[in-house]
Amino acid sequence: MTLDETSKTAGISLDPATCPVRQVLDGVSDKWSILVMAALHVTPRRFSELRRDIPDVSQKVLTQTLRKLERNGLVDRKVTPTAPPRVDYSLQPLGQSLFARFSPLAAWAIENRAEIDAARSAYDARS
Amino acid sequence: MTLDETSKTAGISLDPATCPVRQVLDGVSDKWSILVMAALHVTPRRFSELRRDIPDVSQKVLTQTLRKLERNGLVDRKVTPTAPPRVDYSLQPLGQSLFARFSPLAAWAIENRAEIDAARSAYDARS
DNA sequence: TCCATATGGTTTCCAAAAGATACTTAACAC
DNA sequence: GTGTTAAGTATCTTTTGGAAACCATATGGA
Repeated sequence: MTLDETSKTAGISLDPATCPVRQVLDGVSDKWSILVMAALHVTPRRFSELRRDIPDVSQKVLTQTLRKLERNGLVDRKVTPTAPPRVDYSLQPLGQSLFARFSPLAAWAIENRAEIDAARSAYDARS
Repeated sequence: MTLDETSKTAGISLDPATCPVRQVLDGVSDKWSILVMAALHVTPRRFSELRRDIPDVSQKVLTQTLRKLERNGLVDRKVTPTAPPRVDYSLQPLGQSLFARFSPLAAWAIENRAEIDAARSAYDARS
């Protein structure tokens, strides 16, 4: 960011590094984070249970997703060093409260799905 | 998705294609969409005004971002075929209503920034 | 005993997508 | 010619995700 941190015409912060919405979304806007949170929101789960619930995610990416959620304090990871190892994941209070903020978004999506589809069809027809 | 569309253990839809939150986020979770909507939320703007307001975005990517927002019915693009050409962008009602849904998210981010930072520091210290 | 299977990963390789950078276009005003 | 406006194009790099192999441990079955 080479220019001012605030817009001269409107006074809003337009630096991605200080945009609070972006900071939240960067933590969860990958392909699987929200689905993982949705699964854990219902009940805590083991790693292999998550894999069965979300069959399209690869082992590696599920691990990465969980690590990221854990690092941001949204998910708790508890290792029971038995053999074979047992790892339980659960939503932290912070994760619960964030996940709750997505309900209005989901409601909006369901309400406005038709309108979005119509806009897309109209746009595609124009070009 | 090769297995069931619904989780057997919890009954939640875990197909990315049918997750309403994902459908919304896929439309706006790129690097610039939200900032563009924030700028247009304040007041309609011309292309070059947006470029000045968000100096880090390249011409090409700003064009792509605006096209995507327009296609989804969130942003209106009005061309005045003068010379040099004039193009005005504004938030459609659909875009206004979606943008409003991000306010709770922004509030959450500001409220919990400290806790997230603490979680990250703790995680990084452990490893 | 040998083999398969489950667990929770890690590692390597690869493809697709996103974004950055630079160059080009085309109209007009000066 | 130079500058301004709103793009389009071409190429490169970075990021992201997926596929498959590997590992260590332990259990269950033939």
